[in-house]
Amino acid sequence: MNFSKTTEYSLRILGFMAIEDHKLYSAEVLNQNLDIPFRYLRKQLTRLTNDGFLISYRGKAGGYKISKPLNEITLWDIVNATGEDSLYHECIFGFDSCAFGNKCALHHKWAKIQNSINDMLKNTTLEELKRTKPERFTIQHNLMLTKNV
Amino acid sequence: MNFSKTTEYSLRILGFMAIEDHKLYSAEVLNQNLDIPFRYLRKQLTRLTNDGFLISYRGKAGGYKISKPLNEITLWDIVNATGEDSLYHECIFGFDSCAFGNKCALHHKWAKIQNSINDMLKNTTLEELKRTKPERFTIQHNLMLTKNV
DNA sequence: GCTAAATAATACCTGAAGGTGTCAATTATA
DNA sequence: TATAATTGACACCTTCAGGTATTATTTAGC
Ligand code: SF4
Ligand code: SF4
Repeated sequence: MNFSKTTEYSLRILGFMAIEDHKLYSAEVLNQNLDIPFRYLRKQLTRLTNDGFLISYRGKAGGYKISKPLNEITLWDIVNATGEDSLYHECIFGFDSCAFGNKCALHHKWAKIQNSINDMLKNTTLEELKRTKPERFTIQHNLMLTKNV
Repeated sequence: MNFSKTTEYSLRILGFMAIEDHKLYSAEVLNQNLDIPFRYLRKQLTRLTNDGFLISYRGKAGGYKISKPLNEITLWDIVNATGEDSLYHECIFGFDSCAFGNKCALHHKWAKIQNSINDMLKNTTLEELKRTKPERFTIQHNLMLTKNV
């Protein structure tokens, strides 16, 4: 009943970058601000790049930035790109296909919830997040003793 | 964004047994009707027994039956008993504590969904499922070549 | 051109959820 | 009281999402 960690990370990364979009962020800087293990963050950044959400710049002074207008990126896009496996099972019991001739009482209740989630994901863009101008993410961090690579 | 398999199994087991409650079901019969690996089913049955949803009868002609009136068992009870870890993260980004001074745009949207799920789980009992009288579960099964133990 | 700072690629490790295997304990019925 | 059918206990195996480690490639700036 949660998004996968990877999905949460993706939302977190893009959500953070959206607040000051057009800026170039290195993995190092993102790591200082978001709470994601460095190498896993790196992995997700290249995935998000391959999936078209980010443009990456290699070499010294390189980094990542958001690739398109914020109002063209919905949460739905982000969540689905993660490979979140079909988001939810149609059947609340987890049956592959319905076990009843005619739908049971839970079916429509569950479908209603699925729809409300879908709607919210499809109708929310990063632009909306930015518009509320939350005063940027603030993560408490432990001392960095090792150099990140 | 799905219930864990174990949660789905629990709903499935109790949902099935609710349709003709008071009946005594052996693990064998449940295995023939629900699509859950036999030994894992067994494990869950004893857990559901320990958690108070079922009463078990050992020995020949033994089995399980639902332990209390259907209207006293909510989906919420079942889902929570599974150990589904706190059902969902308050923050859609998966932060442990809020990363913003004042709530971001996504917060209330996500909270609204959480509430609708909670409400539906808390207000739905097995009795309601039974009342719609779905014409019992029908699972296609492969030949059983080995004896279940 | 050299070097340092960045990303890319690729392979490996780990913990926990889901699933198995074996044997012990209980009980109806013949 | 012997047997077979059932559940209980407990240890083990498997799979894969999440996380690491290492080395290669790119590029700004001296
Ligand atoms: S009607 Fe009930 S059993 Fe059938 S798919 Fe819907 S939730 Fe599952
Ligand atoms: S306001 Fe935004 S960042 Fe803060 S807890 Fe809610 S969803 Fe998370």
